[in-house]
Amino acid sequence: MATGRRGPTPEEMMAWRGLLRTHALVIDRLDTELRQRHGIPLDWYDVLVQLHEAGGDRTMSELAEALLIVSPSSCTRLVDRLVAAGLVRREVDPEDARVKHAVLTPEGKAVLRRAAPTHLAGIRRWFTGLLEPGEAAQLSALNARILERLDGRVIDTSTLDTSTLDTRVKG
Amino acid sequence: MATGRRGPTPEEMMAWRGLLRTHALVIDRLDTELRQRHGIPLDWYDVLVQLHEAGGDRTMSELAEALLIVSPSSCTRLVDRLVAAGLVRREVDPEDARVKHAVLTPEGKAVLRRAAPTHLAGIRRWFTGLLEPGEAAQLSALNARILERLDGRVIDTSTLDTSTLDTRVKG
DNA sequence: CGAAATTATTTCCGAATGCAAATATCTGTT
DNA sequence: AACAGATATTTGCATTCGGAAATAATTTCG
Repeated sequence: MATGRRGPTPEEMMAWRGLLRTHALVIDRLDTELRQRHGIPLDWYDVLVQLHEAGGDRTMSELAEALLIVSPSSCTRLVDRLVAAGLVRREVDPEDARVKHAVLTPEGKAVLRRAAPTHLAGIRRWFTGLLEPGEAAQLSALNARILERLDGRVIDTSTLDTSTLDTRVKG
Repeated sequence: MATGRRGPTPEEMMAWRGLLRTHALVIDRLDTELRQRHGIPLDWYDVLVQLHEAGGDRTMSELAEALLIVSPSSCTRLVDRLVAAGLVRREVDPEDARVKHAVLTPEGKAVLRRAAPTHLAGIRRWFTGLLEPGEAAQLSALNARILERLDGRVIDTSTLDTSTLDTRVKG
């Protein structure tokens, strides 16, 4: 039986590697820029933005979800650092004391207000500004299609073709 | 004086956020799959591929560059783990003893051979396969344009507009 | 030639990660 | 009301990370 072509074509491979490289380079530029000019890493900026977009207040769960942070513990400790720096404060939810909120402080708002122009200009300078007019919309559409279709799918261990399984590499 | 529009348009912003989200989700899927089915993380796979593509042998510097790993120390330790697992061995360059090579072992080759179908199918399943025919090429072209133009540019601290500079946030 | 500068890699150290266990709180059942 | 789950978050631990100093080997130049 012919197993059929499963691997990506060269164009697909290039699309994948391009995504990896673009992501790595742009993230690095944006992070460096924020650190140099405002003394905060991109992580922190993301927290400030997410809180700001939610009116300055989010639960830890909401925040972790919005930040693409997989593990809750990373989120806890990331917020710890912002709290230590005075940019965020914690509050216990009045309805449900299990829930903790991260709340923007005035300092946090001020830092965000100052850093935002740098970051937004950076996105243009290092990313979308390098495209021709209209191409950003194209790119956005392509990503949107992927994300939409990706959401449904889950890794299905039951479908595992055992013939491709092999001994796990022992640490 | 009008400072002019510097921030990204909504489409540009969506393109950026789309890239972030796509990257995060796809990487996570691919990594999980490789771990589950072959007991190796995506990091390791990348090393194996890069060595394979260079005929099984690369210097540490070349490898770090190819892997998009910024810090040399990470590369050293990543290779340490592969060596410990028997997938790679180190060799001193005969011409210049400062230079160390990472070389694929037969085990390394075998693991790569077994894991590759999983990974390549994964790229299709979770990324390019979610696009319509021809769109992967489009995406690839867009990324290529960005990368090409990004390469020249460097963060220029001299151009720093000091009016936007402010007190760094003290840790 | 031999000291000084340069290059490739590794080691040290403090910070950040994810997972699993611990903690605290809430909900439903009786 | 009390107890057996659920749920939200934090902590403990072992691993991984980046940057700076250390190490090792080569090149440059007086």
